[in-house]
Amino acid sequence: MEATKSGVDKATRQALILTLISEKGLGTQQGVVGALADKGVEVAQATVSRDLAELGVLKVGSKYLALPHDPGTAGIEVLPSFVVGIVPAQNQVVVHTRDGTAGAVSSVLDRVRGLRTIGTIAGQDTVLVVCPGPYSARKTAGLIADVCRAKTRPAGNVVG
Amino acid sequence: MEATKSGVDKATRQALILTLISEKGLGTQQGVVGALADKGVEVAQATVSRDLAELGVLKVGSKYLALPHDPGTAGIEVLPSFVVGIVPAQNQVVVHTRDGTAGAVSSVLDRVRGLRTIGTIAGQDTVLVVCPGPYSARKTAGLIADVCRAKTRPAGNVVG
DNA sequence: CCAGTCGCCGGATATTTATTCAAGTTTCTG
DNA sequence: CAGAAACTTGAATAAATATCCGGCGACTGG
Repeated sequence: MEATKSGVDKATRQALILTLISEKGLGTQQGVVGALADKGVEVAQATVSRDLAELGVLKVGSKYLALPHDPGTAGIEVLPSFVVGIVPAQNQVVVHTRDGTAGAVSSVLDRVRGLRTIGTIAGQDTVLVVCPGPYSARKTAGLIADVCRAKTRPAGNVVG
Repeated sequence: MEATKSGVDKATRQALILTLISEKGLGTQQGVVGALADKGVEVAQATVSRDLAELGVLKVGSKYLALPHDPGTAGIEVLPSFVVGIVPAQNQVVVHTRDGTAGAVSSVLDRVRGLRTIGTIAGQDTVLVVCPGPYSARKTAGLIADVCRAKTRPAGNVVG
């Protein structure tokens, strides 16, 4: 069950897509097709459409955001609705949220893979995110900020 | 500042759009254009695109959902990520949520207009929604279920 | 009254994404 | 092994939505 035509199987391709999306700032399925081609993986836009839907990748403004989360749970796409402010400090990130939603926000952050966090603590309207170091703290803050900057939309429309 | 061409000003039209979306099960901008036309309001799809974006109407699966919420706060679009189960009983609706997210869910339900609710009480993973009567309870449960049935997406792309 | 601005709109078009259809493969079953 | 059933994919196409551009009426300061 591999090497259909372009040499990689579906799982590998989808993993590669996630990587490419994070590295380059891809924002369209055509762009993904191109980036894949550069890596020697040739697929059609239709396939990318299906892949993104299966991966649950979202679009923030006009960029894809590859931060997969545990399936069946909430992902970062809910953050814009709850997060009010984000302040990185040392190796921490202080996230201010709407009242009562801090618990939910921290629970979401815990489940999003790709974030370099050690742990989170939730109060009533504040979440403290502890990261390994200043760099990862800033990076994390930046990502959350990106997500909150614009409305997000699911890529794909997997209903079943 | 009114009656540009079709006889109604922008605000009136947008309000009408909200009504039409709830009444009929509109799912495309063309459909909205048509429904408006039936009411004697003639506008272009481009205008509807802008209106929906400004109104913050969402799309659930292939239907628009007109449940406006207080601007600047979370709307029902976050519910699919948090809600696990919905059970109407008498004049109440018991909503089971992921652990720690009940507070957020109840806070969202409180702010969504168009829901006939008297109040909500949140535990750790359960929200009790109290409605005026059995009918409104079932209706509310149905709406929440609809929202959770499929992934939602923002209509429009208001970034600024 | 006139010129400049501003918000709103329609028509046309571009952009982006989803889906349909028909293969090519693999897997399972009897 | 033959045949059926299930996946996966690409090409083409449809569908849906966003945007560009030009115009128009209202309003404002001079």
